[in-house]
Order: sequence, then structure tokens, then C-alpha cells
Amino acid sequence: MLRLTKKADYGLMALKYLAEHPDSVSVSAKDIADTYGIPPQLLAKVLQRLTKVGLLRSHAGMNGGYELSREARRISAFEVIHAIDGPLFITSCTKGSKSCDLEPNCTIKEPLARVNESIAGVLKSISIYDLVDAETAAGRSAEMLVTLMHS
Amino acid sequence: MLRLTKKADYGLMALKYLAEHPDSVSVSAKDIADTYGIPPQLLAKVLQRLTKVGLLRSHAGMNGGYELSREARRISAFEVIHAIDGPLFITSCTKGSKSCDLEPNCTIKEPLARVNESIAGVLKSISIYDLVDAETAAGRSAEMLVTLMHS
DNA sequence: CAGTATAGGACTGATTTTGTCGCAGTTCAA
DNA sequence: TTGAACTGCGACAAAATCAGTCCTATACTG
Repeated sequence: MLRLTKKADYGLMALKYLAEHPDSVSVSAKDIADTYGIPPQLLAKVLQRLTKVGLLRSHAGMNGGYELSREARRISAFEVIHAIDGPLFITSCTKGSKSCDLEPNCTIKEPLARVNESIAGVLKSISIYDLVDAETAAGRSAEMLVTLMHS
Repeated sequence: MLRLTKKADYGLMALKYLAEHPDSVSVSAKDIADTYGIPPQLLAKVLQRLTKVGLLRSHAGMNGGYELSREARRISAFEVIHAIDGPLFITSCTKGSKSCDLEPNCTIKEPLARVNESIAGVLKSISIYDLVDAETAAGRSAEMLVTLMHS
């Protein structure tokens, strides 16, 4: 439960790949798909969406491909996931603007909104760069938070 | 994306209801389903599962129903969600014990494990009681964490 | 122009989620 | 002791979502 779609996974992996290859001017969707064994056309769509929201810059034609539009350190996992999977709602009732259709009202929605924010916060604190170098400050801070919350 | 199933929602709502009615010896699935407009048989299954994992005590027969097996303060949202939706994995690749089937290896899985733990931590810090009284310490601590992470 | 890429719509199949049905066992109370 | 009101559970059906493919158009390079 509570898991990312494969598309979001693919997107994060692709961005990580791009962050690891800053030398290459641009990398094609096929290149990335091949190295990870991802269906190329599916990854292409994911990258197209990430381009649309401005996280990537695309370059059509021969030797074309994608590149990060910002440095990896300034792209959060949240942005990627949000772009691909849509808005983050932990409760199944909150569908966009419309309120819960359950009778009196979804009495649980409001208190869980905080949880939602907490999770979004965690995701926002993780950058693509953190995926490359797992031993980074943000990673450690996330760990710290866990222990902090357990206390 | 990243949302609970309706079953988990129903489960949380039901537990909250039970926490709000400690006077009643036991409440039937139908009672709760009626007050919230939830399909009764579906809620019944959810409650059966929660009983199975020991969060509820059931009582068959006339005037039967369910009651919390512990005080609301000592039942976490995590336990409920875990019981209903299964283990919490943010990456779609981590299916149980088996590692990712993506080619070299899902390079993203390991760094996201921390995120997973952070989210689990947030969920563990929220009790059923917190859902009843949204202005509780744990709720505030969760809020605090969000601001802390944004800094 | 030929080849390689992105852009994107339409569509199909797989998987998951949601909800229903039917039946067996339990308890209570008239 | 019988029937109504419950839980417990497996099998199914319906609906929604996700994953993946196909096809066509367009853009850029040499």
C-alpha cells in the first residue's frame, strides 16, 4: 500500500541517471530505458511529462534527448512524483476540490491532512541529488526525524 | 497518488467511531456502516481483519459487535493501515522479499527506503485518539516536523 | 532527404480495488 | 428451541486504475 506507481519510479530513476551523467549533453529516453530495462515508450511518456512541467529540457532530432533543467540538488522527489502521479492525497476521499461523499462527512479527512503534509514534507526534503549520494545531509535529516518521532 | 485504499479509510473511521463511543459495550458493523454510509458488508470485512490482527475484540450473536482491544491512544494509524493494506512500500519494485526486477538494480530503492521509514514514523506517531481530538500533542508534533523539515 | 528523436493520442490487457452474495457458526432472548 | 441479529469467510462480479503498445505527427541533424 501507499506506493508510487511504476511511472513515478521510472521518472525518479531517469532523473537520477541524468544527474549521474552531467557530462553528456543530452541523453535519449531509449538510452535510459535500455540501461534499466524499462519499456522505452513508457519512459518516453514519463520524460515528456517531466519536460512539460519544466523539470527537464528536451531536444528533438538526432543526438537529441533530455537534460535536467536545474541542478539535481534543486529538484525534489516531491516535484517528480507530483508531476507524474498527480497530487498527493493520503485519504482516498479527497478527490481534488470535491469534499468527501461519505454521509455526515469523512471525519478522518481533516486530521489526516496533517499527515499528508508531513509526508509531502519528507518528499520535498529529498532531492534527486540525494538519490545519487545516499549519504547526504537531507538523507540523514530524514533519518533523524524518524528517531525524533519515535521518542 | 500515494493514497490509502478506501478500506483503510473505512477502518480508521470505524476505529475513530469506536473511540468516540466507549460507553457502548459493543457496536455492530452495521451501526457504523449506517452512520457513515459505508457498504456494510465491506466494512464488516475490514473489521474482521482488524479483529484478526488483534486491534479489535469481536462478539458474535445478538447485540454483538466490536470494541477496541486497547485504548485508542495506544492504537496507531500505522497498525490499522498495515493490517488492511499490507506492508508499506513507497517504491513499486519492492514486492516483499524479492528484489527489484529492473535490470542492473533499482538504483532508487535503497535511498527511498529512508523515505519509507519516515512516512511509517509519521503514521506510527498518530493514534486513533489523535483522530478524535485533532488538537493533540502528536498532531502538533507532526506539524512541527513539517516546519522543521522545511527549514 | 534520411535517420533519429521527441510529442502525444488511442487503445488494449493486466492488476487492483471495491463491492456483492451466499452460507456457516454464534449468541441472545422470547 | 427457534428465530433474529450478529460475526466469519470464501468466491465472485463490477469498476477503476495502471502498464504497456501502437501509430502518427513533428522537430532536428547531417
